[in-house]
Amino acid sequence: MNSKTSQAAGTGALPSTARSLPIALIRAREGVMLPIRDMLSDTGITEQQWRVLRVLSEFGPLDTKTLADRASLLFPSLTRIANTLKEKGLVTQTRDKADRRRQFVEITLAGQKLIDDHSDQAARIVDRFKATLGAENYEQLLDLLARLDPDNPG
Amino acid sequence: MNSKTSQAAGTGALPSTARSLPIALIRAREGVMLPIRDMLSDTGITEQQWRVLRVLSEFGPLDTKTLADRASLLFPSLTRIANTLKEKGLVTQTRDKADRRRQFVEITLAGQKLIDDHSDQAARIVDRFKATLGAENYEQLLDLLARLDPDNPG
DNA sequence: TGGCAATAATTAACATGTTAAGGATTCGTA
DNA sequence: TACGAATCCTTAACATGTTAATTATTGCCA
Repeated sequence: MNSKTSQAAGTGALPSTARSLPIALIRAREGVMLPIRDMLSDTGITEQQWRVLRVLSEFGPLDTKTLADRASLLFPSLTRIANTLKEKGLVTQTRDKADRRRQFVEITLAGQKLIDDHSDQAARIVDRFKATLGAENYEQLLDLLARLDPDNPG
Repeated sequence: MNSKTSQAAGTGALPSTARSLPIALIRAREGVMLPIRDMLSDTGITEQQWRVLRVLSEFGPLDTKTLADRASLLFPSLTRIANTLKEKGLVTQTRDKADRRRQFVEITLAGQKLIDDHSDQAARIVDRFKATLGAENYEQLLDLLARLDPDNPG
C-alpha cells in the first residue's frame, strides 16, 4: 500500500484503480461484447470478424487500409482475419489492377447472409443498452468516447 | 451495401458502424492507452502488467481471484502475467497455508519503485484527458461506463 | 471415511493486439 | 531512366484475450 490512494479529482495524483479510465473502458467493453459474443457463438466467427463483415456490408468493397480504419483493426490483425474469412467463404479478395500493391476486400453472399440472419438480434442488443442508459445518455456517451479518439476530426 | 445503413436512434435497426458502441469503446481505449504505452515503453512492461502493479500497490497483497477482478483480467492472462512479473522481480507469489489451492501475490520494492517513478507522469496523462473533456464530462463518462459493466453493483 | 461435487489455479489451443522487420510495387526526381 | 523514398501489405515474434480441458485441493455428506 502506498500513499497515493483514492484522491479527489484533478489533484495531479493517480486516481484509485476503481476510478481509472482505462479500466472503466475495458470493463464497459467487456459488458457490451458479452451478449454480442453470445450471439456469435453459434456462427463460429469472432467479434472482430463480425466487425469486418459489418463494415463491408455497410460500405461495399474496400481497400485494406480503409477497411482497417473503419473496423478499427491494425494491419497485421486484418491480414489474418481476411485470410480466415476467405477460408470460410465470407469474403473475397482481389488485387487492384491499377496499383498492384493494393487489395480490395468484398463480402460474399454467404457473408451478407450471416449479417442478415443476425442483424435483428444485434439491433435488439443495441436497443437494450440504449434503454439501460437512456437514449440521451447513450448518445452523449458516444460523443464523449469519440472525443477520446485522436483520429477523430473533433 | 445493404439496406440497413445509418438509421435514427432507437428504430430497432443496426446503427452505422460509425456510431457503433463497441467500436467507439475500442477507439477510445486506443486513444487513452497511447500515451500510457508511450510512458511504459522504456520500462519493458506492458499496460496489463502496469495495471497489476497499480492494483497491488493500492490494495496490498491479494489473492489471485481478487487481483484478477480488480485488474480486470481473466485467470489465464493473470497466470502468465504473474509469471512474467515474478521473473522480472516485480512481484512475489506465495501459497496460502490455510488453503493450499490459493495463491497470494505481493508487489516487491522494485515493483513499487517502478510505480513511484512513473506515477507523476501517469497522473499528468490522466489530467490531460480530464482537461480534454472537462472535469464534469470526465466524471459522467466514468459513471456511464460503470453502468455498462454487468459486474457493477449499479 | 470414501467418494463426489465445488473451488483455485494452470495448461492448452487458437485468435487478436502490438511492434518491428521484410517484400513488392509505385512515385518522385535528379 | 535509374534509384532512393514512400506506400501497401505481409510476416515474425511475443503478449494478451478467450474458451475449454485439466490438475490439485478442499468441502460435503451419505
